[in-house]
Amino acid sequence: MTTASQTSAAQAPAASGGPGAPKTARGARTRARILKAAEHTFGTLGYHRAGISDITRAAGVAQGTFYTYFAGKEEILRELVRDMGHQVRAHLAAEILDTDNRLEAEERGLRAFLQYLYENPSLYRVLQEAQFVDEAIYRDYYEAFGKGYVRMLANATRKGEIRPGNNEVRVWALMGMSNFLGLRYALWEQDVSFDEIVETLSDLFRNGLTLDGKEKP
Amino acid sequence: MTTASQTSAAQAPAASGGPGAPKTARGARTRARILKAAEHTFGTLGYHRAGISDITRAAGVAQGTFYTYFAGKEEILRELVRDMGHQVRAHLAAEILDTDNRLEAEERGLRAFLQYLYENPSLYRVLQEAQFVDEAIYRDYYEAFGKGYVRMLANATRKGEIRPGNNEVRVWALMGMSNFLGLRYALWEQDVSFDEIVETLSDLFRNGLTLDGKEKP
DNA sequence: CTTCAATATGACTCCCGATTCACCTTTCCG
DNA sequence: CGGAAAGGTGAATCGGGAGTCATATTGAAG
Repeated sequence: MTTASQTSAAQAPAASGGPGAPKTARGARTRARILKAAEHTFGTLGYHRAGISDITRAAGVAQGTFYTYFAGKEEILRELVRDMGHQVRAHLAAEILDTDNRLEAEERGLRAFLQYLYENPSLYRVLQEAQFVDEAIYRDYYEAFGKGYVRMLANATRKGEIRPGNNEVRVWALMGMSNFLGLRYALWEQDVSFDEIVETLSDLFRNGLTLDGKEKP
Repeated sequence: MTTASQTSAAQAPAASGGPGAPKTARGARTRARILKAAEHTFGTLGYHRAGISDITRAAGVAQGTFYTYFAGKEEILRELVRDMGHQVRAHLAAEILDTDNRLEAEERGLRAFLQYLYENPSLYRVLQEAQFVDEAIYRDYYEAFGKGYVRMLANATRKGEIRPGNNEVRVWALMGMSNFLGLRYALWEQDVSFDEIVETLSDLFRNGLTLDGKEKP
């Protein structure tokens, strides 16, 4: 029999589900199916309109099965935000790996984000709606994202690629830009090419917005 | 009885309530009290957690009174978004009236927005949450806001105050910045002064982000 | 001082959906 | 094979909250 040696992990680590982490391959598969279905269902109907029954139907399991893997509706949302956040960050990090200056990284990062949002529209909805269900998880997401971003800007500052300045404030401004541009041009209407958007922002980064008052380094 | 009933109220004039606009001064006062109470209640508990009973209790009226002035919960949210949107826009417009160039207008506008959000935290929550209840009203808000903003940038371009470029894209980027900066520094934690935030953004507008690659007009 | 439309009341109804549970089915390992 | 743990089922429960309604109060016009 499965000895008690491994059951010591029963104290609900943040990363795994509440009731019981799957112990077989089948269980893991089912749990993953439910999570995927929740992503789609929340992304389409929104958190509140979506019922557990919608999720389980989409996953092709019975209602009760849901509670084998998740403590409840809020719990699966938290799990989802963690998962999705992890994915975007990994994706964007990979996209800007081989860039040799900050400007290029910003350009590629923005384009990759727009593209990712276009291909995974659920991300926006799940994340933004999570804010009103469990604010902490939302803050965690952006603080984690921001922390890495600030580090990159600090490196760029050290290398003399960008002007010295308050990088934390800059990062929140940059995240806000991406967010809104994504909502408007990747989710709502694709009436302006991503190239044009990136070019517009790139110009802002290189030259600012104003014509006069240029200051030489 | 009045002709307006349940289903036909769907296309009611945007400005007035569904069931029946108040016909006496007392009615107008009560309606206003309920609207104010809803702003506070939604702002504090959030749209979904807030019950009609929470709103009416805060307004000091009975549950049923709510339905004398509003067709339902969604309806009052819509009304609220319109009202609040109108207010912010009016407030910000007033704040940047006597500026003599775009940079100054951006600085003052950003500072005023941060201050307004700090003093009216409900605005953020009501507006952002409305997105998931009735997306159209949310889009309307930002498209109205954006339209005016684009017009101002177009004027500034004509006057040679800012670089030519895609002003619509810029506007969405700018609105996104303000939004995130407001969330982080006006609502979450006031650990950076509004002055420093404005100064950081002003520097971005004047000089861009990068050190090299400056381009003379 | 009447009268009536507008306004206000709050107990009640009614539905929806999250969660539970008693009972099957599958898998796995000695 | 046997049987026990893990996985799966779906009808039933149960609470909460939006919306209704019969009734009472207000106040202004006549």
